[in-house]
Amino acid sequence: MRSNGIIANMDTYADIIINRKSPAVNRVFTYAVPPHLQGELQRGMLVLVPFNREKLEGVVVRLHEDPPQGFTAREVLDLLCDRPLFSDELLQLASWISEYYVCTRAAALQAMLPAGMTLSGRPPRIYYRDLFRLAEGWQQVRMSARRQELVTLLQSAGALDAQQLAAAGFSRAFLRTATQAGLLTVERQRVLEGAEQPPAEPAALSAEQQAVFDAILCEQAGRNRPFLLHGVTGSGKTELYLRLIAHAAQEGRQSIVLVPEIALSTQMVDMLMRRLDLPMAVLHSGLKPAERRHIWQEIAEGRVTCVVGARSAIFAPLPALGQIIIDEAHENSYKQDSTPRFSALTVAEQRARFSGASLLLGSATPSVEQYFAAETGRYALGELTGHYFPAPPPRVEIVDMRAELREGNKTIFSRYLQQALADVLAQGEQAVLFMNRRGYYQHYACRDCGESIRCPHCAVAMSFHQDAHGGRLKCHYCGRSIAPPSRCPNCGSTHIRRFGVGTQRVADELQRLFPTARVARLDSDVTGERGSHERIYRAMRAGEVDFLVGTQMVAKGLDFPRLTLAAVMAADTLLNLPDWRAGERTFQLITQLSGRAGRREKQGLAIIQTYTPEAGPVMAAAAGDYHAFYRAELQERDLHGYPPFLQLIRVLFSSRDAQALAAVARAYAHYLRPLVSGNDEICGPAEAPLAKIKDRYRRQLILKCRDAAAGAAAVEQAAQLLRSGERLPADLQLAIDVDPFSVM
DNA sequence: AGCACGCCGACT
DNA sequence: GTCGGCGTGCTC
Repeated sequence: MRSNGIIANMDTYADIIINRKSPAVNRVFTYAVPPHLQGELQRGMLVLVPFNREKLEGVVVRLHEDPPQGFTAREVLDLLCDRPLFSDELLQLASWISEYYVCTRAAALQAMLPAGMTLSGRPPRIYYRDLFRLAEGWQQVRMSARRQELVTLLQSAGALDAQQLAAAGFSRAFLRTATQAGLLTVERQRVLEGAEQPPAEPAALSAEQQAVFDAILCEQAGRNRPFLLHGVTGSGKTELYLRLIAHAAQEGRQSIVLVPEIALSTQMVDMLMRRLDLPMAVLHSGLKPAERRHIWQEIAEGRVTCVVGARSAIFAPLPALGQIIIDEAHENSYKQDSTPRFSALTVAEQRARFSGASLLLGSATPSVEQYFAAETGRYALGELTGHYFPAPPPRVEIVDMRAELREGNKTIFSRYLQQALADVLAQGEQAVLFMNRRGYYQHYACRDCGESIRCPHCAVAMSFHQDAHGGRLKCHYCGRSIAPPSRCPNCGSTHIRRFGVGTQRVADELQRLFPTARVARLDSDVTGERGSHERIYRAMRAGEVDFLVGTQMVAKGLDFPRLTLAAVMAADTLLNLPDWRAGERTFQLITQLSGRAGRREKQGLAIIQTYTPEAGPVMAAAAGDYHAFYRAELQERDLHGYPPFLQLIRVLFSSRDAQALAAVARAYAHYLRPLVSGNDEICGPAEAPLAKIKDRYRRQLILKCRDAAAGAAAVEQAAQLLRSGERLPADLQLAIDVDPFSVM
């Protein structure tokens, strides 16, 4: 099948990765290629092989003629595909992922294939969606009554796909003969929906946009470093995305656009399709396996110029990738939270390197690591400051809840917020109220000075844990545990107690305060019910809701035209999460949430309630000052040894047997210590923040290292030593997370 | 990870 | 005597 012009390939051996995710078989196995498969078998193909007493799937990673040493190779049984599923570039990427993220190569390969591609058993059914329209010169074709009907239909409809025509009574066979006769032309459907609008005129770039665009092209032509595009919401980042995709397309190269979640991909694709006349595909989890295989194939054959999707779209098999764009690049959803725990950003950087593509990261609130990379020259940087649309930025007000308390207001609503809510209700507008409702993380804080109890060694808030003796405060990083103090160590006040309010309570009290208001709640409790997410958004858009109370979800999602007020109920609950990224997330959330309020004709209002109004991230967000936030946060990270200064690797152990678990985690730390550099720090092992899930106890260890690649190698080696040197509980699970987004 | 082999105790 | 528990060892 090869057409490389050389003699038919006679490779006799194939190195194969077995599709089984056990560390014990995480290596290549060499098989003989039987004569009937010689010349057929190619690198990147999925095959069936005998393995021990079983038949298993495997991926061919190398073909060669080196006879095996010390064993006799068994023969490949069969092909499970008709062309390679993995290009050399993607195989290379899989190897890199398995090393960097400490997972098996099988797991990495599996993550790259969309669900439904591991064709266990039944062969793939090709799924076509062809668009039919009248061919030029159809008048010359011999007519029949049926054909005349078809012509009439297409004259009014323009173009229809096979499904629509089948519904109108035209069979596939009929369409095929009509096409052969020259009556119809077939076009692979290149867009999903809403393609009807003609491409709009390209908007002129502002001077600032033009300057940044030139800088991007200049970087691409030169060092081609990843480019961080820092631009506030509405500053016209997407306009630059469009140009970059078009620019790559002109050079015959394809693009990938990543969005944080599939819900946002529709918006992105609609916008792109309105403006670009290029074949596009959306990869989302709603696709049926057959559709997915079809799209995958189309992409691999180069028929799609731009792929839009969430995290896993970074693996789209575009043959000549030229541009990768990651929108809202600071979002945590780009990190996969199951094995392999990869970050689509890190993978994108690697893939860009392997394929020669350019990488653009867009964000209004870049992570500290990203901005640091730009500042130190690992990334190139472009900043957009101007609002592209003339909407006034929202007014942000900080409310000091300590003062409220002093003045006798013991409710969770400040008087200022109550007034603002009353105004919203009177004007027939809408408000969202944000409350992060992570119930398990109760912290101890002083109502007078606002300080929360922090671990002296880790600089993170300690968490309250109920136990038989009334409860203790624990640090989830180092394991230190103390009795809750009765006086605030900072100011000596006795108004010190644990905090923890959820969305439910906010909604209840809101209803009590405004009995006539229509209050809705949006959090993972509510959205557990299927479709309720959509229902609430619809109700909100239709104006059937006055106040929407919710968790992170309310900060994203779609725009509500009548939304004029956004409130953060307690910024401290974000700030005091026992996590090194807490400050960054607080800044991002306040910035995002306040950006949601307001419309073209009316300035929005954001109210931030807090017990610590002087906290850096809160003040910086209120002032809309990213750089102030960044400077302060960077200093914190440096002081306590967090990214970008040190990289983190988290090792999580879990088992039903608490005693054995503790021993195993300790033993692991012993194996690890001599393997890491003297400058690296091992924190723990300590109880994981979620110390027990479904009867399984969890302990974790955090390695802070200069170099994640070296750290990952050490962590893996220690795991091997542990497995061979210790008696482990049968149910022990060991999960390694390189560059964890957070350590909660 | 599976799956077999193998060496022990509780039944027909 | 055999059925079946799960420790341990191997897979091109």
